[in-house]
Amino acid sequence: MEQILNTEEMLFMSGLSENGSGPSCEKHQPLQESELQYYSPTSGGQSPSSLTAAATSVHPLVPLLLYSDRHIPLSSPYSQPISEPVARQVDTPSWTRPCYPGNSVCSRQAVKKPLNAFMLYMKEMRHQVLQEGREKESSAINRILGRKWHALSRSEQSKYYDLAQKERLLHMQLYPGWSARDNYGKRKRKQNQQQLGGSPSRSETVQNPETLPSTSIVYPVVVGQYQ
DNA sequence: TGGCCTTTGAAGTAT
DNA sequence: ATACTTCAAAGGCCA
Repeated sequence: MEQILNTEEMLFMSGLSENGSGPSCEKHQPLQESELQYYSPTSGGQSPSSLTAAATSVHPLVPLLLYSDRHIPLSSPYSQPISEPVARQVDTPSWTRPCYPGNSVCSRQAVKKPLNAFMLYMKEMRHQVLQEGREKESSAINRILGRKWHALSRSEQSKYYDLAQKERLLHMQLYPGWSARDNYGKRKRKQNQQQLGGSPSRSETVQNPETLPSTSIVYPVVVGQYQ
């Protein structure tokens, strides 16, 4: 199965219209618990009969990224009724421009990496592990989720691979030109420092974006490559 | 308060 | 082409 997402579809997913008027106003409120359940990947994309994607005019994948707190702070136009100036800001093609009302600086580092398939799986299943288990520490929970991930069937995993693929496409649409390299150097690798005797790690030698040639990122556009 | 731990996958970088 | 490194999330823990 191959599915190419065109610009129109991605704009629909993001809630952005072709004329850049931004997401429809009624979709700016934070999702309720029931709505989050509706968007659950493990539900197989099936929606309650009273709440369909068509009825809400929102693509089931939109909350994964657009309504994610990673991308949409409370102060963002996505979480508030949209206004004309805000709509114009949303319309700006570059994520390097001011994004949110009251946020004078919309730095590149505010944009985080899109979640991969396993991260999406963890985000959804974490609370379940918390409820059923004795573990509280994230590291222990993540070990459990890693085992659960491997126990999933190929078709079950493919749902998350597809979601991750669409997250990347939507991310690319929202932040054209963004690179994961922009967030490099935010953490330090103690292990590397120990191994290299205190010398900077390989990545640390290239942390300054100003000294690097700009590279264009190429996002895969074929959905279902893992199936 | 900030970094570590722990997982997988994507992407960037080095060789 | 291959191997290595970093970062995404999460929250308890520790220096």
